[in-house]
Amino acid sequence: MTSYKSSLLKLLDERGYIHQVTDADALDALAAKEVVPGYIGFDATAPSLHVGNLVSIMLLRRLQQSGHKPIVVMGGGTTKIGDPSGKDESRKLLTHETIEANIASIRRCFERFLTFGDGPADAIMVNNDEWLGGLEYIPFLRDVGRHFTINRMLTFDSVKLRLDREQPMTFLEFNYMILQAYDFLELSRRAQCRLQMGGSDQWGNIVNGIELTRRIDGTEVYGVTTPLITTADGAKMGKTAAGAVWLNPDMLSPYDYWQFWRNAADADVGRFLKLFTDLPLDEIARLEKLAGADINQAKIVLATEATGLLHGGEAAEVAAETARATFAEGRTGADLPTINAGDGISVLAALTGLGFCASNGEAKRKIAEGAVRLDDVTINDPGLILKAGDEPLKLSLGKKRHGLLVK
RNA sequence: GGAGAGGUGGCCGAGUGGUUAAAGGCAGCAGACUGUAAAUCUGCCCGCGCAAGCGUACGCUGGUUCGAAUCCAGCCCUCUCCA
Repeated sequence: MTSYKSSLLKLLDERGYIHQVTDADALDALAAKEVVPGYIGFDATAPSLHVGNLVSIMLLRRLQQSGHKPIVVMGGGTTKIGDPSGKDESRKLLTHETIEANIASIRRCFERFLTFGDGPADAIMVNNDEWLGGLEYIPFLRDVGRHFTINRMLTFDSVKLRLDREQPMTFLEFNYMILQAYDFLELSRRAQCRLQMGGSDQWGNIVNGIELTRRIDGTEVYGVTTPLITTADGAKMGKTAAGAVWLNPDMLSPYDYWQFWRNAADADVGRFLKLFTDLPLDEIARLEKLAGADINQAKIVLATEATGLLHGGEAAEVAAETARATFAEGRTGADLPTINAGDGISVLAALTGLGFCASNGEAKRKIAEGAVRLDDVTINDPGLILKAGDEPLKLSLGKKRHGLLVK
């Protein structure tokens, strides 16, 4: 079962991306024979993707690494509806302008991971609003709607869970899966796309697309889903002190991104190295064996490699060096967040300004708890005014968060 | 259209006139212990203010009352059953 012939499925399998495959043998044979264009859809609900999307991005990267063609589908059209999967409540509807702005902002991120162009295995990006936006209701219902039975739609998790929990689901959202399925049909026509990938929560949508494409065009297309990536303690991956782990550097600095990976749990290191770095498997096997405190070495490699993929090797090195200086030597590094102290700034303003605390009240509580240090000396006066000298002052909250006050 | 149930802080969920900024749990933050890990124990956990205090908050709008998340009226939304 795990003896795939194609480099694509071999690669995906040995690095832990595969949860389910629709017709593994046929897809394996196809991928061994020719270039397979494959797509993954991305939501445009925010101006940046986050680590939760990273498995999908890496999946497209692997696709390209094994010689196939990645298609990034931005959900400009489907985002107008909102994916009901995993949600108890409907999303707010976004305007067309917001969605377009989000897509523009997300686009850059992919260029780090994929090579775009016109070649056979070059990545392309499309927006499903291109075809969904112009659909006409009656023709669409006649051509596509008749292939869906309500009976079946009600059995899909995305619908069933919502109904079971007695949460409302509007007709608008109910249609999401149909449009999602239609995407696959459209892409198979436009780009000879034969494969859709996605998270395990997309299984139902993917299968719908496969069936629709077969029924209408008689084309065989395939689907692969990834396991839901959770941290070792069972939480959905992607939260830090600062909130969501965004991929855009203006929403989360490379240094904080590096820290996110550095703080991975021991048990996650091997899996994350396989999924989120390009390191060869034998190297990963070696790192994974490190035990006790030595596993920290593996975490540093993970952080630097993963940061390098997203922000470039140079930014990753700076982040790594800053971390080394700050944590290993108790000094400071260039990449720490900074705040301008001007003629003097209150500790509270500095803590909130650096993003360490959400409010002055929280900053005060942290000071009262003895969690705030200035150049490694605990401070306990919330009214303190800080003035930076020629040397920046180091302001720390807890063990992990450090910032610099500059003049 | 009719009848019931319901809408509480990031989430879940108590609370049916005052001592309720609102129990408890989860998530989060910090302290101790460590290895920037996990587990565990402890503290914190709406905003502003040095503080006394003030301002907001229990679907919305009004009302009753010295006093409302709690009572009343209207409205909005959801669920269930019936038509």
